[in-house]
Amino acid sequence: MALTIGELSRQAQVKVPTIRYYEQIGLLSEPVRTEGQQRRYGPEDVRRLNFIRHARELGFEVDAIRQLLDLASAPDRACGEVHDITIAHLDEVKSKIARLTALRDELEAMVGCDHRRISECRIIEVLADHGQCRHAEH
Amino acid sequence: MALTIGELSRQAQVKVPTIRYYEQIGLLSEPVRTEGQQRRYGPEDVRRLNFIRHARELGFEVDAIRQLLDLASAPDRACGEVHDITIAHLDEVKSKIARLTALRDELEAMVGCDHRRISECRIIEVLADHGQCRHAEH
DNA sequence: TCTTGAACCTCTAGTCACTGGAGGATGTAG
DNA sequence: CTACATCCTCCAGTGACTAGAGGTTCAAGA
Repeated sequence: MALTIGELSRQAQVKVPTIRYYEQIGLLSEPVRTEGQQRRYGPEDVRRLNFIRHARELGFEVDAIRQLLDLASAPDRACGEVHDITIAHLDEVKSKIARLTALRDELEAMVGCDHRRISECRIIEVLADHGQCRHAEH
Repeated sequence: MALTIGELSRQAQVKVPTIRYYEQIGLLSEPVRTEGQQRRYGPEDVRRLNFIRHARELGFEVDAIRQLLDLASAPDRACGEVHDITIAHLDEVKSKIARLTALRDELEAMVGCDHRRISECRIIEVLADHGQCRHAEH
């Protein structure tokens, strides 16, 4: 039941070059090869790649995923470390949301422009003059 | 009143290498040089760099900033194009907020884990099994 | 005038997570 | 055997910076 890289790609919904990249950076181990040097993967590779893809979709960085994979292969360890990695990531996501929300508010305040000439354009005025922003700090 | 690159950097709150980078990609024009080939900047350069920094802080991409700068230097043109660029950017920001908010919700649902062993860890379980996510699509 | 240290210069490559293309080999179906 | 899809490695690009090497300039102080 050995899979080609294309088959693994389709099963795990991860592109072929990305799979090669993950192997290069050590997230995936080097698979067995055919005589013609083609990669062949097994069910554990599918599972691991699914884990990686899922964690990437949740925005975890590659290094964090590396740690999570290590932890996942040590079932007797306390999961406090997993929790810490996830909480740190959650905090980062919340921080990004707050920043983007403030940014959205700024942009919305700017677009009240009613299509006059640029010499009278509020958007350009605001960009040219930081003092017109409602927030002192971006 | 010619400024060194360090002075410009401090006035506009943009790092020296970043100023050089902006010159390289054409956002800033090449300034006059001293006999010793050091850059010297004037008030218009300060204004332009402030505009750039402000737009970057608002998340506009470099190419969009290039367009905004072009438009800003044509005061008689209609500001519809400025509006379009800003609205497109605003939509992108809203989209990112929505994505991050969904992601935050997923992560929050995952961290109910109460520090047992990894073999029973909900975070690891969810990462290993996509079906446990509350959303079918990330 | 000389010395010293800060700031300047160009060049090159790295960051992060991929992505794309060139040039060639393999595998399978017809 | 042929044709085509898929495989391979290698190299470089993406976007917006960032860092460091090795050398030059400038200005203040002695």
